Formats: sequence, C-alpha cells, structure tokens
Amino acid sequence: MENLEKRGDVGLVFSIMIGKVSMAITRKLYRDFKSAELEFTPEQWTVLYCLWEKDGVTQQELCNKTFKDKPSMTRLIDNLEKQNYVVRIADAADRRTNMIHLTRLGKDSKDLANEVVLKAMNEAFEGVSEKDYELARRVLDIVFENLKVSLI
Amino acid sequence: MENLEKRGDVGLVFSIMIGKVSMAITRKLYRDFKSAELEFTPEQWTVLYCLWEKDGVTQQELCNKTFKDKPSMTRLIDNLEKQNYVVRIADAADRRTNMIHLTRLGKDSKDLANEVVLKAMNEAFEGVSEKDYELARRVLDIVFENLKVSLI
DNA sequence: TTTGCATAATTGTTTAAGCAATAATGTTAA
DNA sequence: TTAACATTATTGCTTAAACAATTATGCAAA
Repeated sequence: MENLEKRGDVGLVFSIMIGKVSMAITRKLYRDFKSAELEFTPEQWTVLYCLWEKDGVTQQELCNKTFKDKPSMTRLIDNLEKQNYVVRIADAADRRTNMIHLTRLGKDSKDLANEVVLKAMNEAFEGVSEKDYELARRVLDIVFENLKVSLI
Repeated sequence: MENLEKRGDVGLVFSIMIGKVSMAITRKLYRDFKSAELEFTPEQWTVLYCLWEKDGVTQQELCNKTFKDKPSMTRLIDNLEKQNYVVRIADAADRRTNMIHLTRLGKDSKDLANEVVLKAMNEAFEGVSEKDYELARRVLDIVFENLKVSLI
C-alpha cells in the first residue's frame, strides 16, 4: 500500500471501521449466546474454542493462541471457573503451571456454541460472495502479520 | 454467503480474526500516540477525530458518529476534559445538552495525530494492494450494515 | 396548565484489556 | 550448591464497553 497518503484520511475511516465491525460482532455474539442460554461471553468463548480443539493446556498456551496477555487470561479463566465451564488442575511436574480442563458442562456446550456462532456469521456475511470473503480474510491476515510485533 | 455451513468453522476463525486485528490496531495506535507524546488513547482519538471535522456538538451527536453509547461517551469526555483536550459548555437554548468544544490543545493536536495514524495505517497495510484494500473495506462495510441493528 | 412521554446526560455495576509489579517455581552456569 | 536469570501465574491500577437505572429538562396533548 504505497500511496495511502494520496487518499488522505481513508485510512482513518478504515481503522475506525474495523473497530466498529469488531464491536458489532462481539455485541451480536454476546446477545446470541445469552438468547441460547449459553452463560459465557464472546471473549470467554474464544478460550473455550481453543479448549475444544485441545483440552488440558497451560494458561500460557491459551495466551499464545488467543493473543491475550497473562492477566487477561487469568481473569477470563477465573470467570469460566466460577461458571463451571473449566477447572484449573495443578501440574505435578511443573508446579508453576495450571492445566486448564473443560468440565462436563464445558464439553457439552460445544455444539450449541458452534451453531450459534455459525448462524451469527451467516447473518454477518449476508450478501458477501465467497470470493470476497476469502480475499477480506487474506487482507486481515496480512494486516495482523504486520502488526503482530506490536502485541509482544 | 449461502454456503457457510459447508466450510465449517471458517466463520468462527474470521470472527476471531477481526477481533485480533482490531485489538492489534488499537494497541499499535496506543503506543504510537504515546511515542509522539500525544496524551490520548485511540478511543479518545475517535472522538477528537469527529470534533476536528465539526467542533461544538452534543455528546449525543458524538455517540451517533462513533457508535458508542452514552455512558461510554460521558466517560471518554470526562477523560478528554481532564486532559484538557475538550471542554463541556452548557447549551443556553437546551439546558439538557452540553456542547463539546475543542480547546487550543485539542485543535493543535490534529496534524500530529493525523500523521501518526497515517503512518500506522501504512505499516498495517504494507503489502496489500490498493484494489484488495478497497475490497476488504467494502466487505467490512457490508458486515457492519448487516450487524448495525444489533447496536441499537 | 398539568400530566405524561421523550430526550440528554450521568452514575453504578460487570466484564475485559493493558501495563507494572510481585510471588513462586524452574533452570543454568559459576 | 548457590546465585542469577527465566518462566508461570497472580494482583493492582487505569481505560473502556455494555446494560440498567436515574436525574434533569423539554415537548405535546388532554
């Protein structure tokens, strides 16, 4: 993107837009989870989503996958534990680490959550062609790669 | 986007990605403002950005433009006022409303802020063609339009 | 005019993110 | 072995968003 200057504040608008889109998706998911009587937030869902792929991991591993920092993860897991979706199990081998495990409730919520999110995404991308969808994804991938260093 | 189901959890990944990209941009701007000795956050900047276009507006008008709710705006303006970028001036005609005005400092920060944001956007979109950039924008526009109702 | 409804802004409470600092444990090299 | 450093997780503090409830003011219809 060599000539961004020429287009003046288009970039500004774009950055606002990404924030707005992200906010709108989060808010929709928040409400849709609630409607479906899933008692977790979209942020907590990103953690559960990782655990559904691979259960019994350290908090650090969840940080790496979700790009959240350690204090954020501590508090997300505090809440997920309070609401009985996960448990912290102290690791015998390395006593600094907790292994995070899904509870029965955590495991059983997977299918309904996927259903809710897929439905939400269908609504969000209504009117977007498959081709455009993939291209937008690739653009965001590049942007994230460019900015990833800022997250460390 | 008719056949999202067929692609399984691609939609999930996309929604996570938008959140990550948005977070990364916010964090980069946060740091870049700090480096440039601009004492406001990216969220506060979105408010200033509106005021640089049109000064002396109600909080409600700023809410509409930024898609933030009233309590959020109240607190953003609390902080902007503390840091001397804006002032609330009671409206004589309608005593329910405050007119928000830029201070000297608020006005003088515009050029530097624009410079910082443009530079950040250039770095973010490094390697993205103009065509792809525009298309990604359009896709996010559609998504936002689809979800806008959720914000009300 | 007064009653009822609408609008602008605020405050309280919860969840969440970022950064800084700390505690506890593990690892490595003198 | 011990001293220095690294890693895992936690707590404290600030900014921010969402939602609910409240206050103050304006407006419109009986």
